[in-house]
Amino acid sequence: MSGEESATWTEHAFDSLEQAGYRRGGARRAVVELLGRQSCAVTAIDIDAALRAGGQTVARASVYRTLEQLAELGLIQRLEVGQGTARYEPVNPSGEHHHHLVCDRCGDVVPFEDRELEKAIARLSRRVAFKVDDHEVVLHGACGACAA
Amino acid sequence: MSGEESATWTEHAFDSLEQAGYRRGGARRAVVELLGRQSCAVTAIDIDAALRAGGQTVARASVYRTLEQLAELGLIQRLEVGQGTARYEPVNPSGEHHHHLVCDRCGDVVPFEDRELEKAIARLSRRVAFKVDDHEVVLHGACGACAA
DNA sequence: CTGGCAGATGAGACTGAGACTCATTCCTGT
DNA sequence: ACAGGAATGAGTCTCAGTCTCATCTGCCAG
Repeated sequence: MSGEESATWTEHAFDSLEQAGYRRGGARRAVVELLGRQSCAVTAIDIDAALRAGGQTVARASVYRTLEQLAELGLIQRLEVGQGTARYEPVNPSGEHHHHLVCDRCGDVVPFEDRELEKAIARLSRRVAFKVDDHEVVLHGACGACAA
Repeated sequence: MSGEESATWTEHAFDSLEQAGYRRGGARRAVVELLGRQSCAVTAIDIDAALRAGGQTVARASVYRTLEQLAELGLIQRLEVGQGTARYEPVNPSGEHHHHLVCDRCGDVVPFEDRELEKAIARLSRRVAFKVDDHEVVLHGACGACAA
């Protein structure tokens, strides 16, 4: 199931890029395909390293350029969880999304979902003097292993 | 009223530092006093610049060291709002705290409070397999001026 | 099919936040 | 007042992320 979803996101991303007028090129394709295989947030460095490990060398500039374009089209979300480096993750076209628990000791990042939280944020977003189009929630603490 | 609260935080911070075994020194005092005068999140660079502008030159290393110690004691919260640089703000001893709206166009950062959101997070924190001791919510979008 | 151009890419230099080092200075308890 | 250790400053170093520019390539016109 999750494999199917990833494939869908990848195709959806290629479609959106094409509609936005972008040409096809090896570097962007490699980055998009790699992102499609991720289930949670990865850093630009992770992407660069993974591609390199897989034998495809993509210039860092191309990785960042692609991430910027994908974020612009709303295909990925950029987030910072307090470790100094930005992370990116595919945005599910269905609208379903999650947030993150971060272990401040080992640096582990774990996703979670909560409907009640989403509702509270949605209601709040309507009330403020801001046109809110995205949000990010990060819970800091100690993961099971580190807290023990 | 808010002036009183700031003074309280500053004193509280000095007390906590002393109890934690830290000695008194000019650099740390300058940083704590400056933080006590802030109402919302500032960057380490802001602090350095403000102190420099005020005639007190404090080495960047001292600024970062102090921020780290204060964060360790729970006197300030470190947060990242998606601009690549960390921000810090005093934690009100009363427990009252706020989150942030960030304008992705002009970079403006505005605080907000919401009891319902806090409750949702508190409930959620009890349910997850993590010892949650802090949280951060960032709403991204366009501020009134930029959205117009 | 082919030439040419606009967009895509790669390699490397550059920037800036933040971490690290270590010699010097300054508290603090005795 | 003094010794020992913590605090500080100045500078260096690292590394994520940005920028530049020369080269390459997908894509369309002819």
